[in-house]
Amino acid sequence: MALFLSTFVNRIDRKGRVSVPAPFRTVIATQTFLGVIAFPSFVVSAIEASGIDRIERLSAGIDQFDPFSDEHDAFAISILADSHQLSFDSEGRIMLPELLREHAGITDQAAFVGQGETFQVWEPNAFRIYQEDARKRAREERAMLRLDGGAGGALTT
Amino acid sequence: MALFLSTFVNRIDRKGRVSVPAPFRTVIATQTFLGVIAFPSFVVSAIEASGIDRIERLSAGIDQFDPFSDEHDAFAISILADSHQLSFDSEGRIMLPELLREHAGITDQAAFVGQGETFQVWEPNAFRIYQEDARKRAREERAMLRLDGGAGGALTT
DNA sequence: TCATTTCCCATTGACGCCCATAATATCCCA
DNA sequence: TGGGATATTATGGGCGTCAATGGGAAATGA
Repeated sequence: MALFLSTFVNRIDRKGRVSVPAPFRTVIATQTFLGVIAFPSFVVSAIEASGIDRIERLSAGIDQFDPFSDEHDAFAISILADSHQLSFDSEGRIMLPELLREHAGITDQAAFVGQGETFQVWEPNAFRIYQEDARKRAREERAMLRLDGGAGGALTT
Repeated sequence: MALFLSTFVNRIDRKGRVSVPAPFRTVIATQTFLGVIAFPSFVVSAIEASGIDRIERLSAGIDQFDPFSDEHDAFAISILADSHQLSFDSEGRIMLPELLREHAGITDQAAFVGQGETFQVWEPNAFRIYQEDARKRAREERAMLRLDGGAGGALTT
């Protein structure tokens, strides 16, 4: 399966539209819904995004909990209920809903950050700062990093 | 299968009608009954809802429960007995029966909350409060969530 | 008869679809 | 290999359609 890689910064026009980077669209092009599923990250000030396939698998994972259990409820409410289905227009753009832009502090530019099976959308400056910090942590902890598949640490250069 | 995703808040007019969000109607459009099946949640102050298909599966006993368990019996009886069949009018609206509105504390607005295979209908403020709590629980329990295929953690960062 | 529901039509504001343009990347062929 | 032709991408704007909402009239029924 193709991966979301690299980072692209695009502008948001006055109608609130923003182009999804063409390489990302290519990854999604094979899926059943031509657009992006997005929800606010519950850890950082960014938007989590992916194609519909990933969410369908996620939903199947949630459904493995008892339908009236605590876990089912917590995940369904905080992921599925917060997800937005953003379809591409004919030029490959999406509209970021107010709520998501607010959560990420996005105003007139958006950074699309590839994360392999998913990607994130950041306010560009916030992402630079976050990335600096991530690099620093990676340097400090590089002794712990292994490449034999066990660690799965992100190799953010 | 298409999923119920996202949250939409719609107004209830003085006749008691409320529009079911268009994306939700699209999910239901393929089913045999053009409308919504709704029953009071016995866990939270909200209305549980879905298309008829889900209820048919529930009633056939091929859902999440062991068909011969007490739970199945109890759930099936209380769900089926309390279910309302709410059909769309020509504009895609439904009428929420007094009993259901009362159970959820709904007066003039209703929040339609996607949960994947099903959705809930909440009084908007009650939902906001509940959602805060659900997010907290999701953060704490996110390690438990797995994708269907058994792949690693679903939630990046 | 009165109350409630169903059908139909009107309004408005948001969104999707279409076209245009500029900048960049890619291709083709002499 | 160079340079012009072509395709693709990101971006902007106009406009028609659809969704959400409201209200009136006909149908239903207690």
